[in-house]
Amino acid sequence: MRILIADDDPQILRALSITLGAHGYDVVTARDGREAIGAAASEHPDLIVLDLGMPELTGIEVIEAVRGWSTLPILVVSGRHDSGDKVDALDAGADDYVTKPFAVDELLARVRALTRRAAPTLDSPTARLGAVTIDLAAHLVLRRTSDTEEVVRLTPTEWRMLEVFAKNPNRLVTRELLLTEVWGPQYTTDTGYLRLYVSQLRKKLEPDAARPRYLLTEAGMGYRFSPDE
Amino acid sequence: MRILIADDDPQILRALSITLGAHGYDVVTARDGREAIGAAASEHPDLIVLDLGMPELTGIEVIEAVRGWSTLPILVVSGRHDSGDKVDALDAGADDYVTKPFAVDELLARVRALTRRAAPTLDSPTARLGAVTIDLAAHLVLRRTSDTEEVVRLTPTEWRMLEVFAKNPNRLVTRELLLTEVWGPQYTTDTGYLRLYVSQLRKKLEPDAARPRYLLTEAGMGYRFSPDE
DNA sequence: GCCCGGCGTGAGGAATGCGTGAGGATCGGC
DNA sequence: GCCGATCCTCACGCATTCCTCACGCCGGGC
Repeated sequence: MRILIADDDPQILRALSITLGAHGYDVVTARDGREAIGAAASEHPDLIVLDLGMPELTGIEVIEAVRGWSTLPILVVSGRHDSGDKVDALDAGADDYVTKPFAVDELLARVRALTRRAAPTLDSPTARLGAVTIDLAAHLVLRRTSDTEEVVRLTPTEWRMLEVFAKNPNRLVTRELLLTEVWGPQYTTDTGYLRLYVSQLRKKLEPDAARPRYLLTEAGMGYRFSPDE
Repeated sequence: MRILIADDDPQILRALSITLGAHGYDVVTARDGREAIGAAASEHPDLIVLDLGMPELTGIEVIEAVRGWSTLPILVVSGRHDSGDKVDALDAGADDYVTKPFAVDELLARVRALTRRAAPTLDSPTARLGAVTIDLAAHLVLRRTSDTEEVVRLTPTEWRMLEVFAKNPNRLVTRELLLTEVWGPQYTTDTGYLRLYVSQLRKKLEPDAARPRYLLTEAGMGYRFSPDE
């Protein structure tokens, strides 16, 4: 998830970059309006945090320029509290408007709300595993075989488990996390369930269940889910 | 464009209704949390303006209940300025959060921004299922038999159910979504209704009701509607 | 090479969920 | 108040899912 931060105040720019970066976002920055438009086009961000009071171009002009070719979410940050300014920015195409000074956790929550809302508009967030495609939102798993695409059916327990993996790609997923998320916090020692259901997931998702490529065992600790790219 | 306003203060409720009504919106109101959830399900609003401090249910509970089956935009209006409250509401699924007192023109601009963002909800006019054609807009289902086309008669409940399926092709349609859309949010555990009406829909739509091809069961979760292409 | 703990997988029974017929309750039109 | 259509309740047989148990495999320590 990549965020473009556009602000002419280097101090705010730095603070926001560090905060958003610490929360797992990939951060790109711009110092004036022209740079912001360029970065919005070339860096393919998933969201823009835009300061209104920048040199070169007004914030409204930046919004209108970006809206000329893109629908990506724009969160405006501004020192101006006047409701007229807010109306202008929102009607120009901004999705949200936060006034300075703002609480960082509120800004983060608004970023989450915007990315959540905008996500289905772009592409449904799918994970690819070779011939298998996972669409979490649609609860759909497809498997390409030679020339046809067939639906892979998962049981409720298999789904809950796959969801935990899909939300933690490329990271170690501990046995404890899996057990509490799928079976409940009182089952944290029943590792036999994990062996059973991981085995079934592999049969349905892996090209060769005996030699797993995407759902890997980390002996003694848990599992790691590594989708393509 | 229909808006549901949920607030326990009759004065605010009245003022908002008049303001939004004057700007061309169709307004529906609710005075407490339970009423809000019911109206969200039965009135099919395009947006909810939700006061957090209502009796019966907390605002967060209302948000979570609605998010259980719907993605319609929720704009929270609240007297609480604390950033923790904002984070909780946004993370529960709200799209925006405005603190009282607010400028009416700002609220209107935020309503426009949210409806603009949520707008791309185009539903497909027709679906094909082998010999059966479903025309949602015309409220018509046709079945080709050898040489003639006959109209398939559906009861109101069957039709409401088919609409939910037709609007979510190839996706898992949860039991909860079906029950709230067809019977109301207080019936979310009556899965017996689903079994009965799915059975009747299959008799009318499937070539062989005993071996369904288009209306598939996902045991423990819901159903999946897969029309041809 | 042998033991041993952790892991993978098959089989089968228990528990849960699903499909469907029949019949009674309810509602609206006349 | 009658009648048909629709909706709901109930019951039973079948299908799916979940869990238990058993056994075989693999790699590390000795």
